[in-house]
Amino acid sequence: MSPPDSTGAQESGTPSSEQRVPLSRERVLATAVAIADEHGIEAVSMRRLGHELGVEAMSLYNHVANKDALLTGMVDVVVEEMPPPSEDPDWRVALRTTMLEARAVLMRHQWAPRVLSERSELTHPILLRFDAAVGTLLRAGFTADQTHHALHVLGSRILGFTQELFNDSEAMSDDPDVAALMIKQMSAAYPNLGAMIEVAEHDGTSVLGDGCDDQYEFELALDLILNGLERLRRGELHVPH
Amino acid sequence: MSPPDSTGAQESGTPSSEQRVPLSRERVLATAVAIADEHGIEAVSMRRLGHELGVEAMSLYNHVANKDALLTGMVDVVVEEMPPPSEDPDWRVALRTTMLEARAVLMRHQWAPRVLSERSELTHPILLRFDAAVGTLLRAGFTADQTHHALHVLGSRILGFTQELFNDSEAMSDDPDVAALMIKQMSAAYPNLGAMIEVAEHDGTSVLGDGCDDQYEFELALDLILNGLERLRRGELHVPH
DNA sequence: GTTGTAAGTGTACGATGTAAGTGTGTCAAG
DNA sequence: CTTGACACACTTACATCGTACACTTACAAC
Repeated sequence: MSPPDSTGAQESGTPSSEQRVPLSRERVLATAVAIADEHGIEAVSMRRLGHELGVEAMSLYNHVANKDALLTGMVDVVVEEMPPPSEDPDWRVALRTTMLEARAVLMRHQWAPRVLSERSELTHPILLRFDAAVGTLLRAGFTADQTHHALHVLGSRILGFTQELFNDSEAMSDDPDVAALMIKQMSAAYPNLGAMIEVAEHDGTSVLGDGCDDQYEFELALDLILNGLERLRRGELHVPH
Repeated sequence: MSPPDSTGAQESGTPSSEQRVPLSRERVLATAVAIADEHGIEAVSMRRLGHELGVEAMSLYNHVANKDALLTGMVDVVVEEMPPPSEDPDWRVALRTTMLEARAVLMRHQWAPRVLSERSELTHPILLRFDAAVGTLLRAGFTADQTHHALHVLGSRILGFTQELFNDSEAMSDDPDVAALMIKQMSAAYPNLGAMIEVAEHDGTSVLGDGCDDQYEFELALDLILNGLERLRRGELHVPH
């Protein structure tokens, strides 16, 4: 029989049949990721995470060293969701698909890029992905030096994201009149930005609001860089000055 | 005469001649920047900032709305330290020097990139710099669309930084024997990374430790991208698939 | 049984941002 | 000079956070 007391609250129903799932590092991390996905990374506090697991906050410390370890663990969970790196013989295709697949995963965890970029922890799953990219480049004929440079140019794209300095521009109104006024004001203060936006709005390729197809921008930038790297490999890269 | 009481502690000497400099938004921001420069951004708390100014924490709220506003204000201080954007007739030279000058300023405030990338606030000084870059591109013959793409490709480089996913690798030991062992272990777990590092270490172009010339990497990546954009402008950009 | 260990609980502390209310100095209007 | 208003600094207080520390409990090995 189940003991009458001390069986704490569970996070959701079926209190009798489900005996009380023991805590584990995996369950802690998975729940933390779920909270972050649903309510944002700032909602992930030890107390709340414990509550969600039907457990006191301090119990979590039996499974993660501290909050920092929790966060890097969460990132690892995300990185390990990514499909294994492509082994396409064409190095550009291989890197391209790998990064786009990584990106697709990151899109499901919008807190992840921020957390990832705040701590450069270089955990095992992350190093595995870097190793794969390096292998692809070396096999393609890049020298060790060029490969190193390539890593710098690709940057965080290797893990599927770019830090957008102007991403969530929800500033744009839905009302077209209000939007037009905003563009007017923008043009007054920043004539060049205004010019760019006006043309884009006119063409339907909106730059503000929900416009600005991030996926396309990511791919275009990626291709531009991959092409540049190919020219670097061939020794064709000429720089001004 | 100076009143005997209620003249609180000053942050440093000359208590009689210096009457008590009144607080101001500028002084608050400047002191906050100084603390961050010296002790890191996490040392900037309202209490500590107040203490540094010889004032209680709550007094700061008469000059900044809240901590978030303080941080964006600090970023603006840094951005306004940057020299005005270059107006070189060659668009590549113009963008290149502007970004390198921006980078030089950011190097003096290593907390700034992180803070900048955490909040995409688009304040006035930031928009000014974007406007200048857009102007350079439009004048060079880029279409509005291409200019928009260029902004995405350049990303945070426009403000002088790239988020390094593997920047402060202080992991490398000074002891060459220990370093060699580390590389051995690295090679075992990550053969491709190991191969790249071994060659680089052998050539003297260290990738770990204090090696990895960030300035050179920044410039190379910048030039690669600028060249790619030039090809985009000329319609020469071919992408695989 | 005893005992050792792993894991959950409870309490408590220091740090943080900041809401709300209380002086107090300066200065213009009377 | 008095008076009132206002800007600005001070004080107190609170909620929330991570987590140190001491404790209880459950269970397996002997």
